[in-house]
Amino acid sequence: MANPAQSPLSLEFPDGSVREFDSGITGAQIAEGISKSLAKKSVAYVLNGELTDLAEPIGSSGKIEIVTRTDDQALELIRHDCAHVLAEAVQEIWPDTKVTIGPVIENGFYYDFDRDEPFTPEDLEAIEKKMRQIIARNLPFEKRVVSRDEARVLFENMGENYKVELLDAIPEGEDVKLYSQGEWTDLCRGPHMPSTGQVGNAFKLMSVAGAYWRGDSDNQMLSRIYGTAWADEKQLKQYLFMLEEAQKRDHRKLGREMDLFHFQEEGPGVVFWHGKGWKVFQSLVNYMRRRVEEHGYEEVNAPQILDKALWEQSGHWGWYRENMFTTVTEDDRQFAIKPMNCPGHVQIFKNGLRSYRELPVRLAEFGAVHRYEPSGALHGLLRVRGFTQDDAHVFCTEEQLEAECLRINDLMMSVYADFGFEEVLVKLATRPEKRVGTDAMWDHAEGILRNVLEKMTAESDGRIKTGINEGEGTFYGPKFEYTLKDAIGREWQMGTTQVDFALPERFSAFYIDANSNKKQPVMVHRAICGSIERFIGILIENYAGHFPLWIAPIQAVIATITSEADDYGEKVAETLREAGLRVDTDFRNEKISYKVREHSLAKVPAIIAIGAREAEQGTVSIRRLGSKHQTSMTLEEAVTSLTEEAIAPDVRRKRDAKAAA
RNA sequence: GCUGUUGUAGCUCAGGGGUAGAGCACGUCAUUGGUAAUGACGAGGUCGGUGGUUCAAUUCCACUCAACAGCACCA
Repeated sequence: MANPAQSPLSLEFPDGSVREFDSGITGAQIAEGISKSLAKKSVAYVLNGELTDLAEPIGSSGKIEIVTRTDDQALELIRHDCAHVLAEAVQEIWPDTKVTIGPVIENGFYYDFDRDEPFTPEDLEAIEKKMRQIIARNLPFEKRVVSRDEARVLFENMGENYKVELLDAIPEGEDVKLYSQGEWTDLCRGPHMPSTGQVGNAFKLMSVAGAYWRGDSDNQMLSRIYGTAWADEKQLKQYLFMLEEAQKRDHRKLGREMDLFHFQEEGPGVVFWHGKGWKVFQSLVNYMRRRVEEHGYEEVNAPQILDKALWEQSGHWGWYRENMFTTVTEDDRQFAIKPMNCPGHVQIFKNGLRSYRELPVRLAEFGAVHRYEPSGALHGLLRVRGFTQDDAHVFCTEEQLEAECLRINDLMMSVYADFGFEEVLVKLATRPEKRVGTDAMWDHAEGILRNVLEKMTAESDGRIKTGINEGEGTFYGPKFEYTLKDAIGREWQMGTTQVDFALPERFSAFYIDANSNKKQPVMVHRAICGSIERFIGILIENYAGHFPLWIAPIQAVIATITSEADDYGEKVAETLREAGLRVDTDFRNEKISYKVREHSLAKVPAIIAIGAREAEQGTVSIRRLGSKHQTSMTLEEAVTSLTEEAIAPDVRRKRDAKAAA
């Protein structure tokens, strides 16, 4: 870039046309050359996939695209520029505040400041006002490439010690770039739009929060301001509306309204399941129990409390002691309440001699585990201290490993589909810093998973997208993390598959191979729901409380219109119960509209209203949740359609397969 | 765990140095009403906990517990 070569540039445009330009020409000049209107709208260009300042000379030949403010790619620039404007606004109001970093994040941006006083909501309003002023000034973003020393002197003089630290972290050989908007200058990698005016007004400061400098809890805590920014008002409104929708789905709120569960002070992070919530829980466990059985697992149950020695042997004591609930008995023996099921399952595997003929051994458990999670991490059902894992451990030979991983993947994808999650992101999490085992072992295990990931993606018909989570594996092995998208586009991490060569070794687990030699099995840890509690929380949010019939705690309420219909109402309820449906009756002396309202708010899937007319004709009037209308049918028809709908998806699948055969 | 905010009836919230108030929910009575709130009356709270200041604390202060948002953590 520093060398304005004389050779002409050959640039290919999105429409496929190729044109020659003199070197040294900038993106802005190219846009100008195409049309005045394009020049006006353009905010940056993309050269060979790299987003670049409009004012930057084109560095090489290749594919070029002029980015206008309304392009998706410009959103990142709007947000990044908005972060700069935010920082300038804050320093204009409070000049003593030090700036640190302000990156773009999903839906917006944030900026971390060092300031003695925390920001208040009123401060946010003042800052936002100032930001709109700065945007109205519409001053150009000007880039300067400077020497390290020059930048260092500049920031030291400004007292911006965080910027000096960031400067020192820029790798040798990389340009040090400064961006200024008027008087205000920041160390920044860029790119930016031509001027602050292009940020527009479709932004909003959302919240203030503490955040550690460089994300390290050993460092000082800074004040972070979060904002959201969009290309136009409409998008902003849409986003704010989505947030409101998400709030309405909050499982903590719905859990209370639907009378599913509660929490109270004496038990931080442990759930009080009410009758209805426990019904959902049981439906889910029963479903998983059937699925696991059909996939060749054996359900077991390992003790809640085990001697510390076992946890030392597994390595958990070393890594996670602070997060374990422990107890010391009268005779000074130390025990731990299990935070995991794996050591228990290894003991079951090890009990007695195992032959290679038995492998793979697949042990499943709905294991209640307890972890002393940091108080700040607790969040409704999504992060608790006592929960039930749909856990399983597969002990197999190395030759069987790949097939077992693929088999697990099949089960996972099928389970997720049964709950309506079609799109799945599978990330491979690789070796973390805190780990056991040799590098060779890790190379081996990661290699196998990479291979498996490729295969299952290929076989998924596009349902599986993949990614890598560097350094996020467990201490005993790499893992897959299954992430699902819910009904309103939020992502949740759910299942995981972990390959483990370390624990079998630590516990000296072995089997007898075909040559009568002792051999160490490989162990695969896997959970599909992850935690039943968490899974239910996610289901509540995903369905917004509108559970499908097969999992709804109360499937129908029989509500009589007048007391004359009570006898018939009782008969209807009996009939439906005999057909296996979970039915409540509401014969209270209340108006039907009152009953409809109440059961609708409680998210009962079907309200069956019964009056004199129905009693006389032997019919029922069904109003489905979410509908404003009702359908009249005979009692027999109602039984048939409701029981059919209430069949769990796996049971229906089996029945249909049988019928087809 | 860290930063910040919050804690008043079952729920949503108002109030404020002189021991509390609304709506909904709850109970009783009347009402038998055809698909999202029938009416009247009534009951319900040592204002998260502990300690301090004060003649007096739910209100002010300190500590503590819990929740919320974010960060850090998540075997």
